[in-house]
Amino acid sequence: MTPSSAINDFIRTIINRDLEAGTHPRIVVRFPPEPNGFLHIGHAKSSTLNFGLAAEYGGQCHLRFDDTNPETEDLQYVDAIKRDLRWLGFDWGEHEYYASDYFETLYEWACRLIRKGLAYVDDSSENVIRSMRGTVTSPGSHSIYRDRPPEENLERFEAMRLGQFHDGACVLRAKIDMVHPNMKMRDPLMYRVRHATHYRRGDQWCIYPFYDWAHGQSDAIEGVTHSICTLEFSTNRVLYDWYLDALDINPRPRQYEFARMNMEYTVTSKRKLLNLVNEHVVDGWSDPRMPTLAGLRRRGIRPEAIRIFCESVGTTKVDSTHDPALFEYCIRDNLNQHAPRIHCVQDPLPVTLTNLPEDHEEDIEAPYWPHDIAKEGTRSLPFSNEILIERNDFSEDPPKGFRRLTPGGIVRLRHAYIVRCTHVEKNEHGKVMHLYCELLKGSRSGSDSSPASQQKPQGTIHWVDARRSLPVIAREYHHLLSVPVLEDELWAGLNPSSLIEYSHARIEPSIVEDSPNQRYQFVRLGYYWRDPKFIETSPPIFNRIVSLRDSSTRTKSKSTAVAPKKDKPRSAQRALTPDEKQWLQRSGLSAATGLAIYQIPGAQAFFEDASESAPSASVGNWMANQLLPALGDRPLSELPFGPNEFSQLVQLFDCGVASSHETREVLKLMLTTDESPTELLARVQDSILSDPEALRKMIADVLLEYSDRVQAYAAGKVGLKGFFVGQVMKRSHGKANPKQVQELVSEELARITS
RNA sequence: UGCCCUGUAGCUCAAUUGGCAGAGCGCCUGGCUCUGGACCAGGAGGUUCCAGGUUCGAAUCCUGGCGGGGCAACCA
Repeated sequence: MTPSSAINDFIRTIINRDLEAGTHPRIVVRFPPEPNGFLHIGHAKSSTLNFGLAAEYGGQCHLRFDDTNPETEDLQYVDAIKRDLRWLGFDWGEHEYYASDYFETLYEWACRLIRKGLAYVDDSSENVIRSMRGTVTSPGSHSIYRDRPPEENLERFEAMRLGQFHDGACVLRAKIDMVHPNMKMRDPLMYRVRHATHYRRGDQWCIYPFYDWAHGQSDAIEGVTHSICTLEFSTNRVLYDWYLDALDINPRPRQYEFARMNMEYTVTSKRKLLNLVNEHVVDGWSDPRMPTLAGLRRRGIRPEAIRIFCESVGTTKVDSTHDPALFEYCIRDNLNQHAPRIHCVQDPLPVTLTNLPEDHEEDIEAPYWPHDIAKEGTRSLPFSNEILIERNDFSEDPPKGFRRLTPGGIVRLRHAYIVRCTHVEKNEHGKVMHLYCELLKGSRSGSDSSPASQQKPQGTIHWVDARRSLPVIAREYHHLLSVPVLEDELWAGLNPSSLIEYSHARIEPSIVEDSPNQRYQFVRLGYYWRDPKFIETSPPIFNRIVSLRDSSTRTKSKSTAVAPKKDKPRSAQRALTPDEKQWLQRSGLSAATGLAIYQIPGAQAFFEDASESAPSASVGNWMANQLLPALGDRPLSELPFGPNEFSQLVQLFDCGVASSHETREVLKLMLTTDESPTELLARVQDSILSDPEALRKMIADVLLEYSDRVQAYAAGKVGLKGFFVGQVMKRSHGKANPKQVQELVSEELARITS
C-alpha cells in the first residue's frame, strides 16, 4: 500500500523505505497514553500522527494503555482518554490493549534475561543505586550484587514477586555497562517492589516493570512495526534495542522520535494542568480554557479543526513552539462553513429611533448565511423603535478610521435600516447611557433603489431588538498564560483575565428554535455555542469558541513591531591536541583537510603512501573531500585499490590529463572495480560528451523547453543559470563536461538575452 | 563538560537527494462586500547559525566552531 497523502516527513520516508524493502508487509503503530491524566492538544498531535499513518498505509493503530505505575493511574482516565480519542474521530477496533495485561509475559521474559546472565537482583538502597550510577560526565561503578549467579537471581526475583520483600528492598536490573556514556545503559532498573493496588490487576502483583522494560516488549508482543514516540525518549532508544536484542525478537519493532507539540501561551505539562484543576483555578479538566481535548470540546472547537491543525504543523525532530494563530485559523476556517450568522449584543447600549412610532414593530426576514457561503435559510429578526447596539460600536471621539457610529454619523443596521445619531444622553459621570437616532426612511436592507440607500454609511453594525431579544451570558476566553513561554512559576505566568463574562448580553430570539448544541457566528464578534456543561441553565451561557479575525486593532498594536536582529554567533577555532598539531605539521595539510584524514583509521598511512609519488596537497584534497566521504562505513582496507592506484589517479589530475569532473567519475568507478585508473580514465573520457555541437544542441533544447525561465533569467533571475546547466547535465546522464556546459550556457544565454 | 537530537522568512515547515531558496500562518497594501469576517489580487520579509574547504555549481558533501533541546526518577 502506498500513501495517498501528499504529506511527506521523515517518518513517512522511513515507512516507505521499509515497505518497499519488504521489511514489513504492512505497518502496525500504536498510541500509548498512560492513564494518569487527561489528553491534551499535544496528545492530539501524537494520536493524529499514529492513527493517520495507519489509515494512510492501510495498517493498524493500537490503543495501548501504558499502565505500569499503580500509584498514579486510574480507570477514570482510561474512560476519558477513550472518549476523547473517539471524539477526535479515531477507531482502534478490537485493538485496545493494556501493558498490565502483559505482566505475566514480561515476568517470564525477565527470567529469560536472568538465565542468560543479563539481569540481576540488586539489594542496594535507592540512594546507593543513585550514587553508584555516576553522572553524565563521570562513570558509574558496579553494585556488589552485580555478579550474583543466575540461580540466586532467579530465586530472589521469584521471592520479589511472591511479596517477600518490602517496598524498595530490592530491584531487578539489566546487566549492561556501568561506564556507558548513555546514562540509560548503566544497568537500568527493570522491576521495583510496590505493594500497591493496581486499578486493573488489583493486588495480583507487587512488582511492577519500568517504562523501558515494559514498552518495547509490549510493542513486540503486539507486533508493532514502528514505535513512534517523542524526542525525550531518544536516549532510551539504545536500551529499547538492547532489550529486544537480548530477547532475540524477530521481526522487531523500531523506535522513532519526533518533536512534541508545544504552543505559546499554553500549559501542556500534565503536572501543571493537574495543579490548575486541584487549585480550582479552572473549572476542572474540561474548562474551556484548558488545552485538554475535553476543554477544547467544551469550548466548542470541532474535532476536524484539531486534526487539520495537527496535520498542518508537520512532523519533525526540531523542538518547536507553535503560534496559537495557526490553530485559531484552523478553528475559524472549519467553523466558517458550519456556523449560521446571528445577532448578539454583548455589552448593550440602548438606542431609540425617534422617527418611529412608540409601538412600532416589524419582523425582518434575514438570511443565516453571507453571500459567499452556498447555504440557504433565513430567520425572522424582530425590529422596533427601541434597539440595542454594542457599546463599543459608538464613539463620541472616534479614532481615525473608525467605521461605526458617531454623533451625527450614519451606520447601516445589518439586515435593517440606515440610522443617523442625533442625540447622546449621558449620566453624571459622563458615561453614554442612551442614543437617539433617526431612521432613514426607505433605507431598508435590499431596497437599493430608494434615494436613502444611496447614502454611504460609515459602516455596518449588528443590533438586537430591545423588547423582543433574550438575555444571555456570553463568555470570552483568552490565553491561560500572559506570557508566551512559562519562564518561572506557573502562578506568576497566569493570565488574570483569561475569562471575561458579559452577563447582560442580549440575543435575537431565533435561537429558541435551535438545537442547544448549534454553533453560531455572532456577527462581528466570533463563533459561539452554548456551554454544554450549563445546557439547562437560564439565561443560557454561551462560550466564545474563537474570535473573528480582526483587522481593526491590528495597525495600532503590531505594525510598528520590528523583529530584533538575531545575534550571530562568532566562530572560533578549537585548540589542537599535540598529536593533531604534530600530524598537521608532518603532513603539511591545512587544518580542515588534515583533521578529516586524522580521524579515519588507516587514513594517515594511506595518505603518506600515496604522497610518495604525488603532491601531498592534492592527495590530501582528494582524500578528504572525495575518497573518505564516499567510503561510508567501509574501512579503507576493504577498498579494491590501494594508495598506489589512488596516487596514480591524483597524478593524472595534477598534470592536467584528467579534469576534475573526470577524476571524480574515475574515482566512483574505482570504488567498485579493480581496473587501473588509466584504463578507467580512457573509458570515462571516451564516454564524455565534449563535442561542442552536440552540447549546443542539448542546450538549445533545454532553453526551448524552459523558455519561461529564460525570460525570467533575462528579467534578472540570474540564479537560473545553474538550473539550465543542471538540466543539460541531467539530459546527458552526467556525461557532459560541466565546465564546458557552463561556458556554453553562458554564451547562449548572453546571445539570447542581448 | 560526556552521550544523543537539532539549527532554512516573525512562527510552523518544504526544497525531486549537488542545479530556480519556496508554501501555509502572521504582517502590510489594494479590490470586493450590508460582518473591520470570508473571498480575490499584490507586497514586504533570507548572511539557509558562523568560518573555512571541495565543486562549473553547496541549504545539501568535508573540517572546525557557535547556539537550542534532551538524558544522571524505585515516573512515563
